[in-house]
Amino acid sequence: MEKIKETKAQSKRGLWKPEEDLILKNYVETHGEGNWGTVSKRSGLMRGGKSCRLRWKNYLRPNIKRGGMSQEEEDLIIRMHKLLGNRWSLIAGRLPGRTDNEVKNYWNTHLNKKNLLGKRKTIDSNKQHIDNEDNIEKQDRRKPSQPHKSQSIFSTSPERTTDEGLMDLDEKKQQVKEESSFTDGTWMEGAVQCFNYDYDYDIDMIGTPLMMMNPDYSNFVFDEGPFTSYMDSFVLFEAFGTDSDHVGIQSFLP
DNA sequence: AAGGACACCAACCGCTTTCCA
DNA sequence: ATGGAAAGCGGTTGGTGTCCT
Repeated sequence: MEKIKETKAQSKRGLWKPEEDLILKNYVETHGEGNWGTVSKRSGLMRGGKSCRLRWKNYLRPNIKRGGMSQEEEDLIIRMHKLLGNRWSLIAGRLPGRTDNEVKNYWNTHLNKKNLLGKRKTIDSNKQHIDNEDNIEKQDRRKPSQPHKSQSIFSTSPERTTDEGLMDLDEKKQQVKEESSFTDGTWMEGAVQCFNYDYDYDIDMIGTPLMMMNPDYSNFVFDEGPFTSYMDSFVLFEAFGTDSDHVGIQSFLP
């Protein structure tokens, strides 16, 4: 414990200076990545290993892309997030040159507010909804040249009725399809393309079960699904069962 | 011009997972 | 099988710049 305190106290914190970047870059290029704990000692940087690792990973690594996200990247993030939730490293893995930290920040600052704005109102979230709207308005005043490019993705969800349980399956499928459509009218296409996977999906195979796993949330996530850990190497997943109350997902590994 | 409010984003924190002796 | 170190990850914080009043 004392050792930890000592190390923390000795570690320099805050923004990295260009000369520190240079030292770290030279060190890693000479000695390779890894053993970050020893990097600070050997390189002379008074930084913690974690800090060095993060700095390298997020900024100094070759092929890191800096600057604003393109429209394509933004769309991909939205689609991937719809599919994976806050799995930033997985999402970033599909955006060459982008880091999980960057994707996360971009989501939280640019995309999440649009998402919240589009969420349907509930009794408790009413105030939040209004607050978000207010924030967007303020942002618009500040940056009138930046339109909300993807806002329509999240603003099309209809109010969900309380007698939803009585809806027949076809009706439910249609609603699911409408709620999860992207701006271009495709459904899950982006997610499928993300995995370089050309598959003739249909709503029965993928959409309905997924949405039913979390029927109250149009921006669905994979909650604790055992298959999610295979997403990155994912080749095929398939729903089995047609009973709306007992559907599941089965994953197939390569 | 000055100060407050806000957005952005780099960096940090703490927990979890993986690796290895 | 186990424990410690390293790495990975997502959430959060805090500094800085910009805009508004």
